[in-house]
Amino acid sequence: MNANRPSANRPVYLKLRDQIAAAIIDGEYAEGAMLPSVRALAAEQGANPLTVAKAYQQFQNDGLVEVQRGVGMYVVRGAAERLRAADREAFLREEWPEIRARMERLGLNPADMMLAD
Amino acid sequence: MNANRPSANRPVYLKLRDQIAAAIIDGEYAEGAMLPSVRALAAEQGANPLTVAKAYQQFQNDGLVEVQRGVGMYVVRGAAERLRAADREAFLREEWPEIRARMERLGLNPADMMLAD
DNA sequence: CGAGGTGCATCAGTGCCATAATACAGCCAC
DNA sequence: GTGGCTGTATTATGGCACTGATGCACCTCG
Repeated sequence: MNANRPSANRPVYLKLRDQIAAAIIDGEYAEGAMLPSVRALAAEQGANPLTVAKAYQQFQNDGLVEVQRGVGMYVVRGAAERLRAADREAFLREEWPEIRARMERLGLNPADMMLAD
Repeated sequence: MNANRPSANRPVYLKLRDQIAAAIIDGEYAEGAMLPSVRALAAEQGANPLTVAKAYQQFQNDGLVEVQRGVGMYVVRGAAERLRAADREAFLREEWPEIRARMERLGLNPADMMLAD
């Protein structure tokens, strides 16, 4: 039955990207600290170094990490808060409307569910 | 910036499937009524008849629609409620935990947001 | 300088998705 | 029966995203 799983079968590089973003927001990858090397993270996650690099890519484009070629990638100051703010804005604008519509269709109430567990 | 859009770039046949499921749940495709033919819906949606057929496929497997070969496909009795129940269960089990975790990470509160707009 | 770590570019392979063109099988109204 | 509508099967093709392997450029440290 069923099948509505937008989050399932997600490309690896996107999963990694989300995971890294979460780690930055949570301070697990502290500001100023060096991110795991592409090879290291690849080995740890059982992925390809290129896939990890692809996951890192966008953080570079957005200026959230600083690349020191031949050395490593470092989390810039303010990255966590900037990332959280951007993600929150994007979530509210692009995901939440659909999620809320879907819940209403299914007869669910977000307010109740926060209290549920 | 950003990129967390699991729902973006979704295969057409899955979009159609979701759209059809929503129509059934909402009663837009009433129980006992005939679904649009694969060719008709394909033309309307600007898709390929095969792609539409692929979208219809799972509803047949799940016994939510009855196929009368040479005639058309009909929504079976109780399909809406069964579909809603299955989707709800799947949503709560597979999607909601991630969504809630994500919202908490972003500092959002579902309960507040239902009242917001 | 040399070894070992970094990120990065290039090429190739793979699989899923979507489309297309037919053709077939079943049902109905006329 | 005929024409026109249904769903379905077959085959082929193109595109695209993801993944993989290799090699290169760069930096640090001893």
